[in-house]
Amino acid sequence: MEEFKYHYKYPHPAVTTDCVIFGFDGVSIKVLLIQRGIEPFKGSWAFPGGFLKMDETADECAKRELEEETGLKNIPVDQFYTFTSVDRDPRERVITIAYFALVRMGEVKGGDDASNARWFSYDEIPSLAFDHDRILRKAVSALKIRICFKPIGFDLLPEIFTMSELQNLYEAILEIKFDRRNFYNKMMKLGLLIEAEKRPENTPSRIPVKYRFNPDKYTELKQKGFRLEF
Amino acid sequence: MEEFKYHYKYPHPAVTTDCVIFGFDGVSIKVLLIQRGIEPFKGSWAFPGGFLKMDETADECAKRELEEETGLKNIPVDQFYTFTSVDRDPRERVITIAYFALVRMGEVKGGDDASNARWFSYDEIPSLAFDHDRILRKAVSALKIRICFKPIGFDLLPEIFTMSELQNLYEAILEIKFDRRNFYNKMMKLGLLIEAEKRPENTPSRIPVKYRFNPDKYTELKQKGFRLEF
DNA sequence: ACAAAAGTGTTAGGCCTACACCCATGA
DNA sequence: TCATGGGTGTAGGCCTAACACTTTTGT
Repeated sequence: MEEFKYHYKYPHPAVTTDCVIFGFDGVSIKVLLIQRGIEPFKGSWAFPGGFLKMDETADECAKRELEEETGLKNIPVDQFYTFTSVDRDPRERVITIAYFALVRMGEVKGGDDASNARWFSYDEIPSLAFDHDRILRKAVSALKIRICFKPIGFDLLPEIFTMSELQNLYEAILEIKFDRRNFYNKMMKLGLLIEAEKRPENTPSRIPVKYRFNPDKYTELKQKGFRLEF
Repeated sequence: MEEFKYHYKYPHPAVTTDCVIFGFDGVSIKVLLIQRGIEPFKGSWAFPGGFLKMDETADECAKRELEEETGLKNIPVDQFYTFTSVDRDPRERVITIAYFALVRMGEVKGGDDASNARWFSYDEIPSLAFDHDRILRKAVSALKIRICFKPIGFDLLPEIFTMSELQNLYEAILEIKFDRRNFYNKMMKLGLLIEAEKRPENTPSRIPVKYRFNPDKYTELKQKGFRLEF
């Protein structure tokens, strides 16, 4: 009994954070999962996450767990929902504060603690531990809402990208198709994109224009928000 | 020590829910606060809320506390954020899952347990207990987002209302002014409103037209969502 | 008389959508 | 040579925003 050294007058649930990490490979959206090494659900895939410490906020916890389990540092995380079903963990009552994060896939080094981390696209995702299927569904819809209010390309795309890649990103997230020309016009109107390289005089038209984000404008719009209609 | 009969291997925070209740009196948005009868912050105003029980979800907890402290039954509640600052409660580590709810002010009977519940408009709100100021600010911004995606009048207005009241509601929530004629056109285009009463032949133009919501359309739009640009 | 509330319609500009052709390349 | 990817512009419709006058009533 010595082991159970934290005592309370009323029962307390355990509290965890979990973080749904989205990436983009130029074609489709990916989610980073960790294969669990311990019970419960040993061997199942799950989101990185873990127990809240008494001296850290949930944001700090989410970032710490993210780094510990995937090696990703300094990634901004967005809280989107807290899951509280009574039986979501077989060990004891656990509620989890769920976050999502957007990362450039290149930034995940395969080498870390996270030899057991892997990117999955939506249609490959296995059955997940706990209620993580439900968490994923809610994360996906939070991401859809988010994309309509704030630019997200900078967080998911490489520094230099083509208009097609940007369009693929939006199409992958929102699961709808756009007219190529209209998408181009809409994006250019935002004033967010800069042509990344002078194209040589006789660049063949087959080679796409490369863009980068205007960082000032990007930051401004990210703070102020905008409204994209789709 | 017998009193502290819940034992855990690792420390657990306490978990509460709090509920920001919005109302509307035809002119401005109001928030329902409870005057605390016990320490800490005894005498201060705060949102209704309380500790999560081990056999209930956070949604159930929020509704239960809402009923216990204000008498409001069967009010849908919307989770919008979980607050986890380390020192937000002086007693012990407490995290709170925050909700908001929309109610018709008439439905709050003054008589209940809640003789110490009172409506405040934004500019009357006193300094609140805990970090409830911060919770309020976030609730207000969650409400602003919500109003752009789902109709909310039905939850806040009496059954029968005038176009001015509806406009006042939107203006109060979004804190901006609309052109009366444009607002009218926009609302009528949604197909959500029904004229509530046949106006007699010679109704003087000074008496406003009364509307009610088309409940089918209202439910449809609430589920499907829409996009209102302001 | 005057202020305040309510009813009502038009116009111009901007945004969205739909849509087609040309060029270059790789198969 | 054919399919594919990429660059580019326009016309119509819809929505938005700006805007004024009349009626009635309460003070």
